[in-house]
Amino acid sequence: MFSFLFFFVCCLLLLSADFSDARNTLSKSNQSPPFVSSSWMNFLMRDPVIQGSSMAYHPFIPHRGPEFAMSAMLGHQPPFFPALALPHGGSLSLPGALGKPIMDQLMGATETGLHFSSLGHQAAAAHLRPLKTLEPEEEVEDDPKVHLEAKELWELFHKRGTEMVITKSGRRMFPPFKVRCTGLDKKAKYILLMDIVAADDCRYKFHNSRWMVAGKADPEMPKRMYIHPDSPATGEQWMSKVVNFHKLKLTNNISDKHGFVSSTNTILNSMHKYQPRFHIVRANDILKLPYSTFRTYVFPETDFIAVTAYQNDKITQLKIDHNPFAKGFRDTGNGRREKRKQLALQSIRSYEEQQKKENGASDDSSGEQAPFKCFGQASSPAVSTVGPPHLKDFCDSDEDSDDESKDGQLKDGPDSSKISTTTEDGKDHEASPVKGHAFSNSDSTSRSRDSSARTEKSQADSRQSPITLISSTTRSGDELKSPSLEQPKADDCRPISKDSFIPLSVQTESAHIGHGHLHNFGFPTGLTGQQFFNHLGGAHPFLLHPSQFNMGGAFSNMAAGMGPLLAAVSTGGVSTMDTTSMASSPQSLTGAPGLPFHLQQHVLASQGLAMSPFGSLFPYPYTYMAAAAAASSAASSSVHRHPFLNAVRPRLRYSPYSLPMTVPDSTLLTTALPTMVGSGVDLKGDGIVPASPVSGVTLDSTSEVTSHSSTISSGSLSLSPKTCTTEKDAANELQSIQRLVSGLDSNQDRPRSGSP
DNA sequence: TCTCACACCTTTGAAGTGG
DNA sequence: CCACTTCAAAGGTGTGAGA
Repeated sequence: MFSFLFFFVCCLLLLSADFSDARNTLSKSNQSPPFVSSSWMNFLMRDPVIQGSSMAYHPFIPHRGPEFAMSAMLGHQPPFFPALALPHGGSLSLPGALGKPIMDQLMGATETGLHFSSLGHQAAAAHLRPLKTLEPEEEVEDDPKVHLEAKELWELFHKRGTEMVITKSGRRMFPPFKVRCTGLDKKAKYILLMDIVAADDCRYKFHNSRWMVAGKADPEMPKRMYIHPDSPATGEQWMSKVVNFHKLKLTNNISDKHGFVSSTNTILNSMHKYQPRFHIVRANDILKLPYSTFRTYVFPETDFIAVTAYQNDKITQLKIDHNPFAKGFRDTGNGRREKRKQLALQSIRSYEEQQKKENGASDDSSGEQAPFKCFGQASSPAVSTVGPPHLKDFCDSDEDSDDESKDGQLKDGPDSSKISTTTEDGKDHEASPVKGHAFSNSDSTSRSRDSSARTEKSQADSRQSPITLISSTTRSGDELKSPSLEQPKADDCRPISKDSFIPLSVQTESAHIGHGHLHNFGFPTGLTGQQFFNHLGGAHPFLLHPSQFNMGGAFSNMAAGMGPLLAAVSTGGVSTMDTTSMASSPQSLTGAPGLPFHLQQHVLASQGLAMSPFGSLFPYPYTYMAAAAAASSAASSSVHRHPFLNAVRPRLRYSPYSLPMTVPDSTLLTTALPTMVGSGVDLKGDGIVPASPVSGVTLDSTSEVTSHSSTISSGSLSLSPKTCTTEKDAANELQSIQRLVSGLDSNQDRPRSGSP
């Protein structure tokens, strides 16, 4: 009890400061705090204990929360709360759960009033369901498809080395992350987000013109979801334009002068590999994010290695050639680069002339052409004027659809043709893709259509169809098997990348699962972002985002309980460099052999599959398992040792927020997990599907697509928030979950098969 | 490997101008 | 009023020196 009090005192002290800072952030960004705060207050005030804390009145917790206090207290590296970058600036950090292990250590189980029983923080969080119930909305089935814009540029980028510069003040992504959405319900509102997660747990170095693994990854930086400023908007609006995330910045600076990161900044570790992810959430209010189903899309070609300074000249040149802001460095033009080159040319010429004089009559052409051979590729006016439509088109600096007209401007720019590819490979690939693609801005729609068509040819639109997705996912994975890491010249590695790069739609599609006999695999560091939101979706405002939890070994057990939280532990030894080996790794997805580590993870997580922190799949959100796991797991690094890890765990459901319920009426948790069941044929009866990969298929997109409230009534397991009202229900639910969790070790399938 | 100042560039929005 | 132009400030770039 004492520890409990001590803990909260510390929390209060720290939070009081953090909140003020958060407010500042919000005010600076003109974000209206009440907009979000009221909702989260509901969350927080739901419980008397929480209500009593400052948290209830300060929903906007910057980047550090109670965990920080706790870890600081215990002398550990501060973990961070997940944070949401709100539209138009500002940030919303969602206090994560303290985690059962921590709670167990510092707090009494249920005596906290938070019901942090052995069920762990998930249950407790579920208990903190919002007061405000969500009205089920009439929804039209949607089938979101996402097409990556500037695909060619991305692929080229990927081939050349995948370096992305990050700076202390924040650097924009280049190539810009832009997508075009289709298949949305025109009238429904959607929130589009993106985040960047660690692709593996390795640190890299650029050696001998290659990216090589240089060791284990540094502790994960606090991550945040970046909500597109236009969110929420109707499907029609989203589909009418290119969704551009150019405002997102990458930084390696944890805090600014005020101690907090800009709301648009995503913190990355230099020399680490990352994978951007795109999320579509059907919700008409940001407040409903926590209850909504996330559809996550991953474009393998968009992964990159964060650097503070370019290591690979190819990338530098690529960016100079295609980024309007770097125009001054282009070989053709009036920029410095040109001047430098001209100087160089002059010197060369003078040298040539000197040589001529010395050697007497030498061939005339040498004097003129030699320099160009060395420097000139791009600086040659001839080259520049003849170039094909420039990839620059892809990097219109701003508003996508809005400023698509600007693309033309860029395209027509004097240097538009300057594909001063400094490398042969660049020449070949830089121009051709564009040529073939050469779409006008006004034709953006058809552009994506064409692209889609192309893709469909080979993949039957798998990238966009949740059902066919599986194959696409696997395929992509296969292609990714050979990452560019050690092969700067990745052309060979991704021979069919252009057509095969399909967004990995990670919807709650059972197909994925069914396809991938997901068993044991290391949990990735960063790919848990989806999980993060799963928590949210589960209305578990106090769940920690895995990637934000960096603790020392002393907290090993805690870490284990926190699951994917530990970056160092997460991968379970999966080598990211050698994806091939990954495939064969015991931890890899057997069902998705070629799928890269991070993608495998991603697929699972985004699909709503519960991935345990220990690398196995669970029928319910991993957070549940985390609690149980924590109890049984002693070492943080024991991901492999964990019983769940080695056990082939059948997948039960695919909704991120679905919960295995032995008690049909359980409400509390299901409240938080509105989506689940949707289709629930399988779920209805048992509450959980017996996990066969195949059976999982039945769950499919339906449940997922229906997202939050729509499915509420469809399954006995998933109840409408409205129905969750009584404490008794909550208690029952908790108990059922507890029973479930406690029985997992002995009978993992029980939850699914064991239906009341 | 990182940070910083720098020059160069684009973008943005306010102010001015003319119809 | 509206559309257009001009202009300055803000901000996005890579570079290179220095730590």
